[in-house]
Amino acid sequence: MDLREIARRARVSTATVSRAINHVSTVNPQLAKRVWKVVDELGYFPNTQARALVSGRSRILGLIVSEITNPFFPEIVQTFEHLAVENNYEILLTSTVNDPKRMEQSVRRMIERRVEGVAILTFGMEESLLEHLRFRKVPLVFVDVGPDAPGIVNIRINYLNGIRQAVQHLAALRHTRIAFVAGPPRLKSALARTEAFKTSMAEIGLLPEVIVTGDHTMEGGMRALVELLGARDQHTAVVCSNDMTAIGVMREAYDHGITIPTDLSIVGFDDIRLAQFMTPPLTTVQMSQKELAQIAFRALLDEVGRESRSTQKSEYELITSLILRRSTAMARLLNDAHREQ
Amino acid sequence: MDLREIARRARVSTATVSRAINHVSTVNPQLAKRVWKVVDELGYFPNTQARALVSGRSRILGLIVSEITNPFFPEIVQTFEHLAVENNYEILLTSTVNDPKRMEQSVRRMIERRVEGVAILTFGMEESLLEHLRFRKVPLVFVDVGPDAPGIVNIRINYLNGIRQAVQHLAALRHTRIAFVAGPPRLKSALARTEAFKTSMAEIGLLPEVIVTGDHTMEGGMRALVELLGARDQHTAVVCSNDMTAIGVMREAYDHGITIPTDLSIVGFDDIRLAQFMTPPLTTVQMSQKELAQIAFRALLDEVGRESRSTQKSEYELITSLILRRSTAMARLLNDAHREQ
DNA sequence: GTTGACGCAGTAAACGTATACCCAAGTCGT
DNA sequence: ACGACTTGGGTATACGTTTACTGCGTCAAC
Repeated sequence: MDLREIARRARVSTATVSRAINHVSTVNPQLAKRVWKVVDELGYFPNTQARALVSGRSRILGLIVSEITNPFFPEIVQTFEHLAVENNYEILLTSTVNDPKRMEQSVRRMIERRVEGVAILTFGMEESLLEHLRFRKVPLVFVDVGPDAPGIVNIRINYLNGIRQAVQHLAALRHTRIAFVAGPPRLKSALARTEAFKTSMAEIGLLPEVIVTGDHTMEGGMRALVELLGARDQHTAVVCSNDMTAIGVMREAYDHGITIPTDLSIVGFDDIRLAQFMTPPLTTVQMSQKELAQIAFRALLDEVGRESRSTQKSEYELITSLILRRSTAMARLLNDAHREQ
Repeated sequence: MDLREIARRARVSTATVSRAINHVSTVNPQLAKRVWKVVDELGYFPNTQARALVSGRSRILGLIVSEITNPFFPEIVQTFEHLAVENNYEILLTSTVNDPKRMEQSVRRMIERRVEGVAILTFGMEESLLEHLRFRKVPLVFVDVGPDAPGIVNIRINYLNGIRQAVQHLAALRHTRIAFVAGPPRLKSALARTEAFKTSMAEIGLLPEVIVTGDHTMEGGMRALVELLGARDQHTAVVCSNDMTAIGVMREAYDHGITIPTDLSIVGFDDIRLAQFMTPPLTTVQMSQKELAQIAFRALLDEVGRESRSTQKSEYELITSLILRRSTAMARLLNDAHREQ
């Protein structure tokens, strides 16, 4: 059941059918109606691949994330998909799970399907892989961590704002020994958070010496708290590089009979939806996934639409800010007393 | 950069290039090597839409879920994608968010892209929509809730096994007043869970009178506990139709100063990954998402490969079973005493 | 009444690939 | 040595669209 079939039944040429379907104005309304009638009767849907072939536009956008199972991403994927559909695009979703082989596959799949652009929300893609994409002039949108090259738009994230608020919030609660559970160092975005923490601490004259490295997973958060508990200096608060880590910390705290927030204050980062449903609800730095997805999509769409010669570079930034919930409380004086003796 | 370009540079015909690329055996190794050399040099990747057009096979599988942001699904999506890629398929992911308009869009997108088959993990699709797919003889795999029609394979889920274990576990802990937070009644899968609960209770002579209706969300879980607390009969345990609900219940319990599991035992359903990271870790009925995805994918692939005339129907079943963690404890005698006076 | 302009539908050529068919050259049996 | 296979590469068509071009008819202006 193809265009020709419709044409035959409506007693017009395929060109007319095509024009009618695509609402090209030059077609006689009378004829158009006849065409649409047949189309509806037969339940005809145009073949996208044929369209893509002749038009040179696949109407597919690539979306590369590191792991769909990371609760940070589904919200992004969902928003991205909604927007894509609204704009008559399909999305090709790919997850790298930090596996070089899968990263390569990702890129190949994108190219084979001739995506018109790709948004990259994973980190540690090799330059050589991206070269394939750039060589084909596929518009690329990175969030936060892309190389600084022409034809690549980067969405910058202002980590400092939110983390500074978090640190100052804890300081106001009389916390002085504030630990930080960092993310994996190979992630630029994780490093940036760590830096923001150090900066924020320094600003108010606190020493950020208690920094332990996690891996942005819940298990990592659990391990991190164990490590923290083993440290000499007792801390009264810990801020985590992401919410998953914070959840792990809370979970491990539970095992040790440490009550949140009375014994230990915790601040997360990302504000994944789950954060507000933890017990206690997690105070965290919000980095709106929805907003992020919207910005990324808009940037990508702009880039796809942009004529290749105009090389004016667009700037996008996402602000983070603290969301107060109930995983933080006044530092226990008892702890301070303990240290002072 | 297309096949012809390669052919020109390798001084062979396009047919030979095509054959070389597709590893058709009849091509001279010598020539094949020459072709591959050029292919690698130019970084050529075949155009999938052209392939699809001529071969009549899109190499795309549809996957319809209700909401990607529901933590139940990402694991499934991930597994499904892995398997798809391994088998040289792409997946077209669609979420209906229970919106009739989006459901219709879903189906249209699937058809327009000419998917070779679709797995449906959402509920409440209208018959008329599916008719489009069935009309085109697109293989359909439903999990748990599909219509019983030829050409449709259904993956059945054995809810009773896991729920019975849960109820018996609670009974062994001396719970007699066990509440159930049901899912939305329009979901067949939710109804099936409720039925399984009733059956299990009846089997051991308990009355399942305390049934309150949630909606499979965390907010729904919170509301459910409020409702439960308002009920005359004090319950000592609650089993939830899914983990999200259970998380909501735990969250609300926290607000009321109710300690889990000492004051109240909770059992979830699904065993989403998060369950083990709750505080306390959630005892729940496992319905392996990974296994489910594997079964669904295998079923779909079989169906796609099957010659249309062979109509032998395959049966698939997924067993559920209880995972003991720490959200359940011995019923407080105090409660029993209270009721007895 | 002729001409030019314009509105609209039809014809046909692409898009990039796979493959049925054909044909040349080599191999083997007799 | 000659025909019958076999081997393997080339030619050309088809897949389902879009769209440039063509051409027919109508209408207004002179």
